[in-house]
Amino acid sequence: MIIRIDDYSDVPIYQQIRNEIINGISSGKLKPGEQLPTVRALALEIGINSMTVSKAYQLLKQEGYILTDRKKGAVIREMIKQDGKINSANKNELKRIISESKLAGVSEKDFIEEVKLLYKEG
Amino acid sequence: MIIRIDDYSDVPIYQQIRNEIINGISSGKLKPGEQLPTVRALALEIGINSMTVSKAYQLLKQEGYILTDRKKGAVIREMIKQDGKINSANKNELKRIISESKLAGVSEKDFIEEVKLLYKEG
Amino acid sequence: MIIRIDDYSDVPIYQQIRNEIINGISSGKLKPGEQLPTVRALALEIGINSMTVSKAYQLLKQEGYILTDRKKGAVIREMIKQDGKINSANKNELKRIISESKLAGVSEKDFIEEVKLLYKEG
Amino acid sequence: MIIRIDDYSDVPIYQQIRNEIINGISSGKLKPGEQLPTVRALALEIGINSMTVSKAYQLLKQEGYILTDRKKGAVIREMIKQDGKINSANKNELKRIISESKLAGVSEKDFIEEVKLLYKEG
DNA sequence: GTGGTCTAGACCACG
DNA sequence: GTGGTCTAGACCACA
Repeated sequence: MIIRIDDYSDVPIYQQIRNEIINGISSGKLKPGEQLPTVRALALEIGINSMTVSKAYQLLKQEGYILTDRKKGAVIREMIKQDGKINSANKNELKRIISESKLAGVSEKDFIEEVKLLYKEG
Repeated sequence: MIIRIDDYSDVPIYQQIRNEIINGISSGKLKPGEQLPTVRALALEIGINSMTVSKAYQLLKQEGYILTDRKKGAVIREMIKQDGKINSANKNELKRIISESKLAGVSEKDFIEEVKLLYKEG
Repeated sequence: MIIRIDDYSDVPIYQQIRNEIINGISSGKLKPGEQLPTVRALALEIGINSMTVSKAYQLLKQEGYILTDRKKGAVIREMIKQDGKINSANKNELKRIISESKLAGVSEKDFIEEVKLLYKEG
Repeated sequence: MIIRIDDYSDVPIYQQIRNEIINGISSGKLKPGEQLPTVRALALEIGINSMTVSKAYQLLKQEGYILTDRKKGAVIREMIKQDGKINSANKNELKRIISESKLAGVSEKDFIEEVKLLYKEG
């Protein structure tokens, strides 16, 4: 699993790491129980400060995606909390994206096509 | 058209204003040719500095959603540029939202229902 | 000679009027000695304040393009001052335009083609 | 790379900064990947408020000329978007400049010479 | 009246 | 250290 960081993105690096890992889990590239690289290893690999990786892991832990085990380090959680709902922050974002897309002339049909594609991919 | 600001959001105020206005246009609450409140009036109404409103208007202008007229102030553009595509930043966001939603146990069907709802609403 | 005004342009209206008239002279649509509409008539035609038209005429007079005659009103000057040089403000602008065009990948050849075209047109 | 500001110009300071930097890139004085001075440093150097420099940098960023890196500050973009066309605002300006130059007695040949010179210089 | 620009100073998140 | 955001108040050109 390779994590790609865009130094020039407006999204903070620790969030980018978080997003990539969530995407990895969602797409099946990272499996429940699987170990994540250590903070230090990942920091070295990406070439960033380990504080930043640590921040990403803490966020993922707090959100319930991973567990930190004294022996194994960080591992993907077996049972991720599922309530079957789109969380409210994401719903707001989705609303914004749809508003903008509508104004850009994207049809509902095309938008749904894109959603289906992304659901398959990851 | 009421613009609501969340003081505790980490989204900058000028972005929130921008988003609300885009949402208003998309949902039909703001019609092409319609006048927006003046910079000063809106600033007073929301209780923020007028520079912040001005920043929002300039962003909207630059993005092609509104025009500024020396007499009438800011007005919604009649023809908003449409390329029929979801812009790439939004596509990335959508990808992230779908990954997170999948992990939260949201089915593709439910997600699409939500999209359809938002497409109708706004 | 029709003068078109863009209410939404960043260029002040009085400047737009000035530019249109200069363009008219340059392209031959307005001939030396020809009378311009009165301030009031033009203001009415365009649908703007006559102060604005007056400002445009004053500018044109000051720049040596027109003369104001008590009887005939404003007329295009027979002999417009010619020093055969690009004035320094325009040279600066041209420099900026060329810098931007170069970065946009416009070849020198294409740029010169455009110049030739504009020289023919107006 | 020295940035010169004309306090008496009617061109806003942030635009002057933008223009100087674009000119620097176009002429090769600023190379892709090169770091720009920090917002604060440049503000201090020119003797203006840092908000003004920030505004210039944000404009350049939005126009695709630079990127901002959290560590390195602002850097010149490696790949600047090229569509090979003179943008329409610049085309209008060019038209105006040519009209005025024609009336000032500048021959097409001389104008093109100037263009060639500017193309070489910067 | 309008928007646009600028200042001086503050606070913040990020890394 | 960096850029990003925001404020309170000022001045300006335009119409």
